[in-house]
Amino acid sequence: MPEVAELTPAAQDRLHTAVLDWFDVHARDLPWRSADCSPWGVMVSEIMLQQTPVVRVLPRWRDWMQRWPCPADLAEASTAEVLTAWDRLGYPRRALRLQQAAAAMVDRHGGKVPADPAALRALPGVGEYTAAAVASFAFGIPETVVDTNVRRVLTRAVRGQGLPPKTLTRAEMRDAHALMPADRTRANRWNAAVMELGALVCTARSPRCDDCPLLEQCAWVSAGRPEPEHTPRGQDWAGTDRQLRGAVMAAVREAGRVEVGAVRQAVAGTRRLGTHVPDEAQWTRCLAGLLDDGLLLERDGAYSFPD
DNA sequence: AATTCGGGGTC
DNA sequence: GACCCAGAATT
Repeated sequence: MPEVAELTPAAQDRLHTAVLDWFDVHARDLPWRSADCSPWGVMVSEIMLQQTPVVRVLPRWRDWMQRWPCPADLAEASTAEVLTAWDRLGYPRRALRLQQAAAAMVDRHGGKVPADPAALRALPGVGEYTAAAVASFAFGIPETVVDTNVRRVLTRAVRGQGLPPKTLTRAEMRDAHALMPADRTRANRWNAAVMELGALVCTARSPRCDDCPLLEQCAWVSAGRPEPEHTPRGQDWAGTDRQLRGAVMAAVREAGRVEVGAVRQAVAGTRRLGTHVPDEAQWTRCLAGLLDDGLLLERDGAYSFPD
């Protein structure tokens, strides 16, 4: 099983040059990559982009940055405003955590996004990936950035397999770290470039190998593009708690306030459940969960977004 | 290591 | 319809 340790320095440099040169030409012109984008703008983008495609983030990010240009602005907003602005990006707990992170930055970091990866990692909603990404993209600190795109590119190009393991392994992190260019500026650009390659060319389902700068170096291609050993199980959706929770949130977002006794009708009106009819246990479970998560408030016999 | 947590475009 | 997406937190 090929590993990075087996790549000669010359082979690694060839890898770097191919991807970086490709990035020079094909990088998308995204607003959070602009030279005048603030660290806060980068951080907001990284949170919004968690499990969410770029095209859906773009409009929400623009509105968000215009409304709350720095962490202190978001920290002062009401939860209702924040959840409304989050709109349909999904996983709305991210919005709550982003606001909590903003408050923490006001408290502990003078209202600014910290550059220290450990300080970033300590913020709500910021995991290993996001901490590394903000440090690298916003502050030029060459942390090893490993997201789903990087994992896929390295799994194919270096290890010669079709898809990465289900969960991020130490071996993957070790390989990604070993592959970081020594030069600081180059390393930061490498982080963005590999992600971009995974997003635009080395995609999960139909990779466009003909357009890939690594075609002649790719271990997966030279192995005949073998099928992945494990086909990842897709997430169920119809009938899940996630679907019902989302439908409840949509009903409250659209109406502002929903009588407790009218929740079922209001949610049905959003037409987000398809043919699914939740049973009483699921209604109870989901509503209690939303209240417990702080995504919903029950007051005067009605549900609304928290103040 | 496995689950939970949205939502919609795309194949 | 299944699949995938710049993951994090919890168990």
